[in-house]
Order: sequence, then C-alpha cells, then structure tokens
Amino acid sequence: MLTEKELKEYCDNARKNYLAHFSIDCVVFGFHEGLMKVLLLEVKDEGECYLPGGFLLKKEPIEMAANRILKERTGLDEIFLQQFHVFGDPDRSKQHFDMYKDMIAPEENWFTNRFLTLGYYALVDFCETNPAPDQFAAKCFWSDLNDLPELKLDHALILKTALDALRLQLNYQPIGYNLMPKEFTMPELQKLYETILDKKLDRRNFQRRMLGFGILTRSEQPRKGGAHKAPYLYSFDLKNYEAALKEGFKGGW
Amino acid sequence: MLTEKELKEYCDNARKNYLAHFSIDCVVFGFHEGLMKVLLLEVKDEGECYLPGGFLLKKEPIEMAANRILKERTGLDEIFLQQFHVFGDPDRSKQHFDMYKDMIAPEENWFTNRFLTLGYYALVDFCETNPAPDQFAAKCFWSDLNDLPELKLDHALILKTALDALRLQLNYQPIGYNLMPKEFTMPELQKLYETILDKKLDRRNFQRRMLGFGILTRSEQPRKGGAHKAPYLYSFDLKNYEAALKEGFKGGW
DNA sequence: TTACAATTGTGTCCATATTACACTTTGATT
DNA sequence: AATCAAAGTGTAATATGGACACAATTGTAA
Repeated sequence: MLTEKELKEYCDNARKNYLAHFSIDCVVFGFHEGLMKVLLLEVKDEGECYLPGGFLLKKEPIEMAANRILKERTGLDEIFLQQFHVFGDPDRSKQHFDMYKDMIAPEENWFTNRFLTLGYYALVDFCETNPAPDQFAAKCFWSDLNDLPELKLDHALILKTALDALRLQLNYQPIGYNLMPKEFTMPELQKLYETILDKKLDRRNFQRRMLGFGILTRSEQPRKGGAHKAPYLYSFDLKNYEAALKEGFKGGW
Repeated sequence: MLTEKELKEYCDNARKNYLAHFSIDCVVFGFHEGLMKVLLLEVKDEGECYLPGGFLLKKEPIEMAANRILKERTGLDEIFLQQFHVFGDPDRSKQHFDMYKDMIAPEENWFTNRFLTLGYYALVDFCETNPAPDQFAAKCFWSDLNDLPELKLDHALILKTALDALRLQLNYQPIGYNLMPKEFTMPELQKLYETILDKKLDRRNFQRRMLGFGILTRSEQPRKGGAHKAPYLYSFDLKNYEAALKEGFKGGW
C-alpha cells in the first residue's frame, strides 16, 4: 500500500505522462521441461496477485508500450507479445483500489478511472528469464497454471482468454521458437504441445505431423549421455518457420 | 466540413461524454446474391470515405458502444459484431483533420487527440439493411470490395485486417446465419463462401463437407419456379449451429 | 556379463477426409 | 420434342489422422 504522498505523486505523474483510460496487461506463459507457468506479480503487503500491466505513454506505439511495461514490471525483455482481446467492462476495476478512497479525492485518483485494457500474450522459456518485481510488487514469480492464486480485477478472465487464444494458435501457426533450446529432441517438443493443450498426444503421430510441417531440421549427431537411447536433436528451420508463421499451416478451404 | 461553432460544440460535447483517446471502428461486410460489399460513409463535401466509427461513452460497455455507434452512423441495428484488433499507431490520425487547424486550438480539438481504435467486424445480408448516413456524412453506402474508394486514416488497413480475420474464421466456425434467407439452396450458400474467400470451390465437395458439419436441415420441398432444375432448400439447424459456433469445427490437435 | 527398465526410433493398417472428375435429372424455353 | 442451364449425385485415387507394436539403444542392477 502506498502512502498518501506516494499515491498523489504517482497520480500526478500518471496524468501527465499516460494516455487516460487505457491499460495493457500481459499474460506471459512460461514453459520449461514440461511445466507450464504464468508470470504474476504479488501486491506488497497484501498477498493478492495480478498480471503485469501498465499504461500507455501519450505518444507511444502500443506494441512498444506492451514491451516496455513487461520489462518495467518483470524485468523480461525482448519478448514477442501478441495482442488478443480488449476487456472493457466499465466496472472491471471498480471494486478494487477502494483502499485509497480516504486518501485522495476520487476524481484525482488515477486508479479509480475507468480503464479499458488490451491483453497481450506471450510464450517463453521461463528458465531463461530473471523475473524481478518493480517497486510496487512484493515479488514477481512463475505461478503454476493449475494452482493459481486469487487474481485481482478481471485478471483471471484475461488469463483464461489468453490461454484459449494460445491454444487456437497451435492449430494454424508453429510455436516453440524462443522457447525450446537451440537443439531439442522430439519428445521435448511434444511435451510443449502436451503442456499447452493439457492432454497427451501420440508420440509417433506427433512426430509425423511435426516433420510434415517442414519447419524442423534434424542434426547429424544424436544427444549423448542420457540414460536410455540417444534421441536425435532437432532445430527449427528459421526460414520455413517464419514462412509458416505468416502463411499458417492449413487454409481449411 | 463543420462550421467553427459546430466544431466547438461537438468538441465540448465529446469531452463531456466520451472516454478520451479511444474509438471504435466497424467493418461491416455485406453479402447478397454473390456480391460482397463493405459499408462505408462518405464525408460531406469531400468525397473521401471512411468506416463507420465513433467514441465510447464514459460508462458504456464496449460491445454496447460498438452496436450503438454502428446504429448511429449507419442505421444498422442488431448486428453481431466481433472485435478483432486494436490499431494504436500514435500517428494514425495525425495527418487528417488538419483542415480545422485554423478554427480551433489544437488542444481543444477533440479530433486531433490521439485515438486508439478497436476494430469490430460483422457480416450481414446487405439487402436487409437500410443504410442511412448520420448528420456528418453525405452518404452511407455499400461499396464493392474490389472497387474501394480511397479511405481516410488507416481505414484501409483496418478493412484488410478485418477481411483476414473473417477468412480465418471460416476455418473453424460456421458462418451464414443472419446472412442467408431462412431457406436457401446449397449453391447460394456456396456462393457466400466463394465470395468471402475470393475463389471457386467444387460444388460436390462443398456440399459434402457442409452437410458433414451437421448444421443444415434440408426441407422437403424444393424451390419451384426458377428456370432449370428445382434446387433443394436448406435452413440452418440453429441448435447445432450455435453449438458449432462455440465448439469450433475441428480442434486440429 | 547379463538381464532389465526406460526411452527413442520407426512402419503399418485402417478409417476418414479430401480431391478430382462426369453423368444424370429436372424444368423452362423454343 | 429438342435444347439449355442449373442442380443432384457417386466414385476412384490420394492424403491425412489415429491407433497400434516392435526393434534399437543405453544405463543400471543383479
């Protein structure tokens, strides 16, 4: 919780620099070794959690803002974010921030304004990140998707909508670059799909299909050292991968 | 072009009632008998065209605003609109509205504010509509998609993005209810798909696939009176149609 | 050293979906 | 009655998706 002085400063500053009534929230899904997580912040002194979000500078392009906000809140940089939905219920933020109501007049309190929020989602390898909370958060952490804490505002809805969008994306776009290490095994890649979709896939059929997309290159040397048969290593054929991103996997019609 | 008094009144009114920096633009695709069109407005005295758009009332839900705006601008009511993208280039509206720059101070001119715009799209039967321009437009009309006039602002980009979203939608959702008459023939429905996708489809394969979705009911009586063989009439099985809307046609995985 | 367990690689069958393609039927027009 | 234009229908070849089993490799434990 902020002091009165801090709050007023923040609000003055916000009014000066940010575009009113508009915010951005980021749903960053993290994957590593079969675990799917989502990046959350925890409010200082309260224990409640929320998605990393923030406001748009008055002259800032929105894509840039989404990246800046994510970096400021969580330290994560250079993440490919994709917008997926605007959440615009007029009351979506009303029930919160009541705690400051005696400290500042409502019309001066930036946080009690109405905000439309634009949701962005991303998928990253959470082991290559160093989440760092900003000054307003007690911590920034990867939360298990199946064991989420209570989320502020409508952030649970935003998260669910993002997950639906991500799953839909699997059907017509490749996924996994920036997520898998440079070289990875087919079972490792399969784990990614299984984790996102939250269901088991057939090993053999997965491999056939994935190879059919033509976005993978198999390296000569299999991985050594593990217990059990040495798996082949694959890497993404970036040229074909990018092409598939644009074209989509199948037209359907 | 507005007079100075009209402009100032509009701006005062807008500041009082609308949420700043945010607008909504609607891309309404119209279909009828094999023709695909899009609903446009033409600026009075200028000839330039634009998509029907407007602003969000301070306490209005965005879905409601999209419908209200479409109705106010074009007279079209009860249209199912779907949001698809936010356009947020900080300069997207800068180059326009310069014509008023001597009439009003820039900081008082609502239109020179920065606006993020949320795009909605819809698909309707244009013969069941009665487009009516509002007071600011010279006319409201259905323009051929293949013969578009010059569009203001970034509306050409918005339109193209909407068309891509519509085509993507064809792959995983049924389409056509509210668009076809209650009863229609298979070739008529096929024409809809061909028009949206802008390519020919095979008659027999289209029919097989469409029937496979299980969203059509064939009526007992074929249509009479045309020259040539009487075609069967179909109607949408609304229950299955709605289910398919939610479920999607195929998961892919 | 040998047997075992765990993991990966690979191929085949079958059902279904997709594509390409041609003939028949119907109803109005002449 | 012949013709034309549009609509109905079927089939064969191919591709795809899903289910499934066995062989190969590697470390570990007996």
